[in-house]
Amino acid sequence: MTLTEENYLKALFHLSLENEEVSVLDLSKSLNIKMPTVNSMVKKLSSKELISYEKYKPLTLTQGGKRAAGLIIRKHRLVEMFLVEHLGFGWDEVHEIAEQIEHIKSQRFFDRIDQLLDFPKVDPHGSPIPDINGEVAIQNYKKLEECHEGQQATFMSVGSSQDSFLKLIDKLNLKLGDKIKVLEIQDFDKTMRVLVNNNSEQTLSQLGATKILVKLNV
Amino acid sequence: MTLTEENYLKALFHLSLENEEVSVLDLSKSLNIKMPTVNSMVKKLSSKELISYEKYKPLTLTQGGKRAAGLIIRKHRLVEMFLVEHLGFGWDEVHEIAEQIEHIKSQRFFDRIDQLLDFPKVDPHGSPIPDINGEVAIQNYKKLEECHEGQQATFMSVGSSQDSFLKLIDKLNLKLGDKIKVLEIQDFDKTMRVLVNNNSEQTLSQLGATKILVKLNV
DNA sequence: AATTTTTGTTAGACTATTCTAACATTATAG
DNA sequence: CTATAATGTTAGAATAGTCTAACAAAAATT
Ligand SMILES: [Mn+2]
Ligand SMILES: [Mn+2]
Ligand SMILES: [Mn+2]
Ligand SMILES: [Mn+2]
Repeated sequence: MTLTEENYLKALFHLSLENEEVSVLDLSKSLNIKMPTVNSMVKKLSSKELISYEKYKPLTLTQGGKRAAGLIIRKHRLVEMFLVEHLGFGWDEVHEIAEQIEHIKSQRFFDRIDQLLDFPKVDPHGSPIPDINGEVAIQNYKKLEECHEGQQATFMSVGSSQDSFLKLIDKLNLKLGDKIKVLEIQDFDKTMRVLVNNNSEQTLSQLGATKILVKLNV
Repeated sequence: MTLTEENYLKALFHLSLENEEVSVLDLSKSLNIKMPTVNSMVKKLSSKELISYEKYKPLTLTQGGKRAAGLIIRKHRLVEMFLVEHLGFGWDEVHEIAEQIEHIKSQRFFDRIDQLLDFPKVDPHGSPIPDINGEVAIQNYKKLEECHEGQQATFMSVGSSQDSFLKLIDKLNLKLGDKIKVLEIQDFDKTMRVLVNNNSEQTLSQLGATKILVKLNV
């Protein structure tokens, strides 16, 4: 499989998680590639039985396509983790590099990284690292936005890897695993005042709170 | 610059070190790409002022081409070193992976690896790592083959990265930095009996001794 | 139900990299 | 110094991946 094909599969995989149905237009937008190009690549991947394609119908990955995509995402996330843990990169700097290294052809290379990291289950953004069969564990975290005043939760994952969002989280001194207690929610604009790890008070916009994924503490 | 262009420059660089003059045929053989293809790529790189090209004349790198090639080789060798030192690869396993990773677009990535390795000067095969300007230090080591009976030398570099050769060196338990004393050279076939680090005796064929590069001990 | 908008497809073209076949030049060997 | 061999070049075609322009189908609006 070529780097290009791999990127199409990965994009379709991600879109399929976010949306009920995925169109050629969706894929086109997500890859920043014009529709006719996507159309022909989809046909090609369909002929390789990685994508199920019927004219004018939504796109889906075949079993094989899902597995292939999962394995690429596995490599991507292992690399991101490695870049943060061993090369000292910030979590806002690793995506672009991982986007390239995920295409390296060497099973062994990724196995070693996995081993060096002691077989991590999540990447630096809290996203699950698919297993050796490309299988992705389903996380069902809650958006912090959905929490009520007084509730306590643990910060498990980010809902966006946008640079500006990650940098904001850094600035608020929030880290995965932190305990977040909702102190107050403004009626007017849903702005949240929260207590982090029982010691630092922070304010979050509603949009920000949407992208902070948490597990409620019992 | 594309991966393909980078590989052409690198190949020409290496050939230029080994031979007085480099022909289109040499480059073609070394890249395993047919001559007409090489011919057109050479023209393209010439138009980018990376290669000096005149019809029917030997090929040379321009100043810029040399620098570009040096920088790619720098990345290649840093990666090889990293793979050996931090991911536990054998020196016979790293070339293929480095061949891919050398094309990753991220200055910072290679800077971090350089730092993590504490700015190494040589790769796992004893070859010099070009500096940040692509400048390669010239090593002038002697072939062990040229040493006389009784001489002592230090194993500095290998003259071949062929898998079978590297594996042989491993089997003989020879490592870069080892002290080698020439005990005896057979008149008949130039086979060498040597003493390694004053404790293990080994036998080397003439061909083998040609590929072991050493610095004479005074 | 007819019209408009959105989405999808086809056709044709372009660049990058590669190839084979044919021809040209240079080098080598009588 | 010619004939042959080796090397180099040109021409033309193929594949992968991309694009624009034009047309077609499906969905959304009157
Ligand atoms: Mn990422
Ligand atoms: Mn990618
Ligand atoms: Mn190498
Ligand atoms: Mn390479």
